[in-house]
Amino acid sequence: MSLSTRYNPKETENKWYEHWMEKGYFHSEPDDREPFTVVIPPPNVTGVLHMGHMLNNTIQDILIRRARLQGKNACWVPGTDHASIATEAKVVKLLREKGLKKGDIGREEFLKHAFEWKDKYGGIILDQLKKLGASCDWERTRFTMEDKLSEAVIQVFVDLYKKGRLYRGLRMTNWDPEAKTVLSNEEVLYSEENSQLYHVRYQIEGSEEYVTIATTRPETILGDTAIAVHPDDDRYTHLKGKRVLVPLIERSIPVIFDAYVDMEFGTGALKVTPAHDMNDYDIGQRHNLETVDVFNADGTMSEAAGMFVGEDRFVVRKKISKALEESGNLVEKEDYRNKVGRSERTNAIVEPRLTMQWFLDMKDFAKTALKAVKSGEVHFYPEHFWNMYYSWLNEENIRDWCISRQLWWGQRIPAWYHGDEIFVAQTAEEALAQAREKLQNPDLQIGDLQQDEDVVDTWFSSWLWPMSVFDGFENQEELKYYYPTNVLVTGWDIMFFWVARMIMTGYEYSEELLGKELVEQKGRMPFHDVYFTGMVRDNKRRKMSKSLGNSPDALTLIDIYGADGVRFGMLSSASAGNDIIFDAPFDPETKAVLNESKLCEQGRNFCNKMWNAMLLVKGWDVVEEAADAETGNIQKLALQWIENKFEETVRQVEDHYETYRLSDALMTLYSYIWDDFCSWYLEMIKPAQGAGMPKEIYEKTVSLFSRMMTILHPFMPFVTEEIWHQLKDRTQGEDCVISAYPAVAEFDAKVVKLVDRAKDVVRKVRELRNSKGVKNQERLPLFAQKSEAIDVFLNTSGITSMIKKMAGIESVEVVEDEVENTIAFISGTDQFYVDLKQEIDVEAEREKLEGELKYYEGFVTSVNKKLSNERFVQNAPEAVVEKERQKLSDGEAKIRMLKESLEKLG
RNA sequence: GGGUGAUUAGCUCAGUUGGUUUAGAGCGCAUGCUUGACAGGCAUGAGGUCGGCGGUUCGAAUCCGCCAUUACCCA
Repeated sequence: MSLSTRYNPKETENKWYEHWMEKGYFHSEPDDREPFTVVIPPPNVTGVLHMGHMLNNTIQDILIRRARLQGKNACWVPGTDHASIATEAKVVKLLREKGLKKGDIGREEFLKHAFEWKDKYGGIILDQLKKLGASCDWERTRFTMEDKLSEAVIQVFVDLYKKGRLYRGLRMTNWDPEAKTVLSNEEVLYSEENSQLYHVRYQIEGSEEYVTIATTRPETILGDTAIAVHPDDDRYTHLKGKRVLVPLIERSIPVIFDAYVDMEFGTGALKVTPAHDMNDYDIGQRHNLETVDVFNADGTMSEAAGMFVGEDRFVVRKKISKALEESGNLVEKEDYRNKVGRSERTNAIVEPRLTMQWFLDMKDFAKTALKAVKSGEVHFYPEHFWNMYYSWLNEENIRDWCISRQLWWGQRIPAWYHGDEIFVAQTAEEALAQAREKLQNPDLQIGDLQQDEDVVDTWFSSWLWPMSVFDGFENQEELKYYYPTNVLVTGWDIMFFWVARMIMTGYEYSEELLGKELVEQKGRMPFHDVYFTGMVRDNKRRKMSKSLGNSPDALTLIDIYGADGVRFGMLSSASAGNDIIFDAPFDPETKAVLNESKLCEQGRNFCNKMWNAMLLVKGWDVVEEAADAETGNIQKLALQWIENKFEETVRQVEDHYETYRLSDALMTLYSYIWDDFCSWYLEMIKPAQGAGMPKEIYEKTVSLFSRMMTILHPFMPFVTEEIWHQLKDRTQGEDCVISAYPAVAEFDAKVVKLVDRAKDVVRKVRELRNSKGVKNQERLPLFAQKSEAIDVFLNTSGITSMIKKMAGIESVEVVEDEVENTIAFISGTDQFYVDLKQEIDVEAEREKLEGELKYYEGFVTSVNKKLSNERFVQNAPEAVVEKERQKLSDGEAKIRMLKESLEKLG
């Protein structure tokens, strides 16, 4: 069967993924082996695969596949989260298209629709991950809204309430008028936007005098309950005890004095609307101001506004501006830029609103979470993310977490109300029992209690993820084995939403669930390491997102370059924590992003390179002995070299993994395979036309090739599996995905150096050939200046033959003196002359030699400067000084050789 | 306004506690190759006073300070 010279990912990827699945390689059950556990950052059910997912999941897959190859019990738990707001918004929209309204169909019916929607679309992203090659244990796929995980959420809610860490309170919250729910601080995104600053005058009661204030939100004037000025502001001291009239509605409100006011801003007078501004609310609290809420939940004006009732806040802004103008109270209107907060999910402008919500007291949790990282029990990669983490969790900045959401899609808050009494319990029955006892009323019925209408924030379920995916709150059988997980791979943008909070629950519950003895032995942390990935950005450094349309389509990229190619492309530019500028080009005319990538192309080409190397090896006829001794010697030398170099590479790759330098690990393998193995090793051992390959060399080459595939497998799983099988017949179940990962071993650095030295001679000859236009086919005589070292070097078995073969040399001769009409070159500290079989351009040669001489003279001068410095010789480590001495003598030797050559040129 | 990172070749990035011959890779570029695996290839090469200024040190791309540019986080 003849194979194509092009590697075809489409033919292999599905085949191998199915094979792996059939064999159940990705499934994990607790056993005697050391576990290696990773839980996926659950993507949104509403999501489709994007570049961020690709990066993040490729990294997880690399870590998990390597662990599997190392013989650990690798378990990667996949799943999705229910994404309250985003999903509810989608479902509401879908229903609207069907002519249905959420409010009309009721909670239960709505949830039925939502689950239907989730069943239909919620798994798309997981299927896409399979295309990428993700080796998740799909039998373990979890969903944050499934029954068991929801039970855990309720259990934790009840527990925290009992512990006194949850409370309900009336607070200023971020309100999303579109989703009609409260948002946590983290769900509000602030950005500078163009707006206008309205200067409005308020008449002082009982006088013709006015006070002018500046506001960006004139519609809130209707909710003003005071005007505030700074106590030290001389301009306003005369207003003490005075009142002013709110324009249009003529409400009389007091002038108050509060140091919060910025005297420099505007006129130094501030309108106070406690119901609609966080700071105003605080001022209101201090001065016992009335709170007038002029908005409805959907952002329209409420009855309390007294004007424009039922009209949208932004329509009203325009109308009120006009009304103010007409009444002569609009002093000025200027263009202005200010920070506007928008809902992360709906993009609606967030309205500060006073609402009754559930909060989690974060003080102790934050301390625990800080300690976990500070103590090193949880390790961040890269470490500098500690700063960001600290700034959020430290005592001054930490805020209580608002966990209730005015939605239906989520776990309903297990709190039942009877008048002012609150009963928190796992079930309605338990709540009823509590109520009967507390109220001393045995006749009380469930119907007499009112369950909280709200659900908890989605993150209130995901913070349990590392425990709940193993059903840890129900029984601890699996948790005992898999907890703590090894590493969490996630973007730094959800460090607060998720990472910190998982650490909190990890420390809060691991001991309760697993017992003191076990956690003291294994640790309380949910994961040992956190690998923060960067954001994937476009070439203008904008975060890639669907809304910007600047992200190439992930699946299309896989289609074009193959999953391995894309994995290579993603990773080769991804050092830990740094953002990735993904090089997808834009169409200059349409400005649309193109599904192209040079980096992925490089990955695809790499697959092709390996594929062709495999074809070459497979194509050799295997014979007992090499055709001639010279060839045999080169092959033995080459094999020794490449095997030792392999061990060196394994060592380097291992070091890179230790510190999560995955792209370095990949590049190390890339250059080993492409440069060392393909460009040098295969060329060195390649038999002459028609000659066969000795059995020993052949088998060792295939064995090495196989090991290369294993060590590369975590990065590029499909092509490595395919080549692994193409290389030789394998027994049933002998697959690359579960082969033995090369262990770090000793290697002979001398052999590696020896061949590297010969390679340098070859390269120098090639360079001369190239610059003088000598054809490759032309076989040239080479001479080496006699020295003890050169004799040893050239007499080493295989070296001379290798130089001859690789550089197109017909003979190598050791000489005492320079040979006429040759060009000299230096390799290391050895002098060579090559006969290019052409007249030498003496002038050009002299120029070149003089250039080199100048370089080495400069070099020697700088080394000399160091060595003649007493303090250097005294203070620097002996090894460093010794190295400098070596540099000096090498440099001097080169200068000598160059000078001799110049003299001979005449 | 407070903080964190980045600034190294035309582009995208490495450079692992300061010392591996006065800086590496990939892409791009240039020159030459219809080389019995591969043009998605081979060989060779040209590109950098490591953002600027000052400091610490025997020695700085690497540590410190200031400045500039840029991205992000928090208000």
